[in-house]
Amino acid sequence: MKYEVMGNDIILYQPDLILSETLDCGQAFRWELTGENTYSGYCIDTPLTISGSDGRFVLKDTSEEIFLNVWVNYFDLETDYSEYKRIYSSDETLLKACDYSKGIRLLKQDAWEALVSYIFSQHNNIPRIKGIISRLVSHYGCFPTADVLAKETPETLSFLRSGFRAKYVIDAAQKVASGEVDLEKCKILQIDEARQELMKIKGVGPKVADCVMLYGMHKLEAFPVDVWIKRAMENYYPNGLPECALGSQGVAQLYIFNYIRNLE
DNA sequence: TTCCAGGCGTATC
DNA sequence: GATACGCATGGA
Repeated sequence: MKYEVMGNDIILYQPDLILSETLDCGQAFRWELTGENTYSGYCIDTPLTISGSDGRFVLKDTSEEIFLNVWVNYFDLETDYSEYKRIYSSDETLLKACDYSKGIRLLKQDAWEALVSYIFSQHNNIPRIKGIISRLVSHYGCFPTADVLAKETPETLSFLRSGFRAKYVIDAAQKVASGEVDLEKCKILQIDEARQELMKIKGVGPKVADCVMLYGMHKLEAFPVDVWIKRAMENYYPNGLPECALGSQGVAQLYIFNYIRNLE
């Protein structure tokens, strides 16, 4: 990882990153395009404006400490994504998908934030998911903790206009706040056990559970199957994923998802 | 207007 | 265990 401090900014050199592909591909819902090659957003409550292209990026008004403690992890900067692309190149479809989106990285989001976000994602579209989360954060002035949301009711959350999903988020908050569902434990558990634990929450099924494990816990074996991936599997991989994707299905899923979603 | 959206709970068989 | 169906809301 190569970077330098320049005043209040961090200059990051990262060949395997394209901001639009990584921040606007449906894995995170808190980033907005605020200028040319510029995105502003949050990791929980830490704000950032990042801009750049062609391997050189500026992280505005941050510190080296925050960069090292938050953003290196969030952007998974210690991982060499060219290695994933090299491994996947033995499969024809994955090769095309990686070639189509050379700058995708798997973000390491907060588990609780991912849980809330993906509960809101069900039977919903990305602009609306972003709107709901934006109203959530601006209402509380921060991303609300499980303790805070556990005290709400569907009526008090009506300002979110999140429809039937409000009661699911409240159930998630109550179970996390009480310890009935332990997100920290899920991070350590084997994937099948963690999935069972997460699915104790109303409104969390296999798809949302796998999204939480992939995007919020960086479990690379997680493989969220939505309508797009289901279609891709039927078309390209009727006999299952190729050998080269085993062990990092979640990363492969990102490339495939972005590829097929933009084909039509 | 009608259709659909990164699913899931519930009822029914 | 498999298979329909409803669900709140808003954008296209």
